Amino acid sequence: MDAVESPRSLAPRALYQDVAERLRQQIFARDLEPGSRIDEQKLATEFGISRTPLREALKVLAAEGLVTMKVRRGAYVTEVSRDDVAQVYHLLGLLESDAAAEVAAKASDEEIQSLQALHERLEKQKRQHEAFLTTNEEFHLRLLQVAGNRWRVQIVQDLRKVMKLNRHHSLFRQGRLAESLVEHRALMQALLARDADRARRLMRVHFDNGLEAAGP
Amino acid sequence: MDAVESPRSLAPRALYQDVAERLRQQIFARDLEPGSRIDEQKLATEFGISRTPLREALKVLAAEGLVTMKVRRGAYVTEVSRDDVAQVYHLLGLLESDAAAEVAAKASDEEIQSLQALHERLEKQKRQHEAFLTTNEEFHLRLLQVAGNRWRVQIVQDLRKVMKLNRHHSLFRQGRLAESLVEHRALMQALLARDADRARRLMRVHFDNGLEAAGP
DNA sequence: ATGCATAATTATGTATCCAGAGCCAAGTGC
DNA sequence: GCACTTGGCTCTGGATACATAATTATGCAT
Repeated sequence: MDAVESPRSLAPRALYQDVAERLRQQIFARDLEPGSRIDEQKLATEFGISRTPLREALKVLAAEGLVTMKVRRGAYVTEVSRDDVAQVYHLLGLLESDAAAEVAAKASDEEIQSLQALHERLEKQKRQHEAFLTTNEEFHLRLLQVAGNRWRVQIVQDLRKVMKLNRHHSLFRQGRLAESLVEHRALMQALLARDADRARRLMRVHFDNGLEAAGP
Repeated sequence: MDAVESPRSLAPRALYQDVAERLRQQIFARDLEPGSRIDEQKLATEFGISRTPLREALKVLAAEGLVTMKVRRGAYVTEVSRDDVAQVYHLLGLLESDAAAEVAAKASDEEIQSLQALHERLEKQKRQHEAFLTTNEEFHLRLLQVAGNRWRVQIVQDLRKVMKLNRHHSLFRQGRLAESLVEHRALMQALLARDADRARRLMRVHFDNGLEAAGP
């Protein structure tokens, strides 16, 4: 029987959520280019679903900032300007540096250790670009979770999605990866030393440098 | 039976957006209580619309954090704990204090003046609770807009919506309104003096005090 | 030839319809 | 008498059909 159809009966998530995730991937992969119009009918057919769940997914993505809805003119993949990148980077730096300070001040030794473990994995992956990016993201996410403010976690994840819209990923620049690793190392030292202010400053610097690397 | 129907043809916004706004109001007014289930059929009938736009509106509210969707079990008005309030307040303080610093450093004289104008209106409304709240919100919003980071504006507005879910609105506490006004006054001084660091600190204090007033 | 107006086409926005999952109650069996 | 199972009802989730608005193209007039 149809091997393609996933059994909705066992699906832990609603269809519109799957569709939203699928759209995110397509957007990040530049399969759907920023600024381009999203043809509901066409996509629905392509996905083999009706327009209803697709539209609901688009509303979710719109709330995340990945797509922009224009009244009676449909959905468009959000275009992020150089300026937007700077603004989002600024917020990420602000939120994550605050989180770093919180972690240094309040996290348990075990939690710091789990971060240390991730950092060590990062050190070993300095030659594997793709793996490095993944672990790097995991590290930042873990730090946020340890900091323990679910609203902040949500916000940062949404902002990171927006960042992915931009092709100028800071870690793509030659040499930035190594620099980033050095900064992470210093940050880990501050966390282990429970120095909240230093951790905050280092994380801020980390992001400022990241922005500079992404910029002109 | 069409006397009630508003002409969608002239509507600048889609129906689901109107519905979302209406739901927000009902939620903020505690017409829909936190934790309670949202009966789609019932509400759709009550609003005189079909379930489709209502469901799209619910997806938007879910993304904003006002409602929580449970698979195959419907939508529930989000319950915010005392802890959530503290976390959200922390973020608001972080984001707005940064915005205040930015304004002090970079805003034009005209923009600072427009803030000053709002502040003066606030001074005159110290006896009118409702009006004070409105202008207060307007002031904070204007400050964010002047700071000029559309992502931050969006985030803060969403967080403020979540705050409204909680009945313990800080400005409700006796005397807090007057305190708040004093803090605003000091903040305006810092902005006029272009003292970014002082503006940042004062805004932070403003929010810390607000949280304390809302707290136990 | 160019500009404006009108009509047609296309896609969005909305409503109704159908299927399936979860919950509650009642009945039967142990 | 209590517990477990089964059947029915209600509500969510998805599909389809219909109305409406916007855009584009064509024709006519200046």
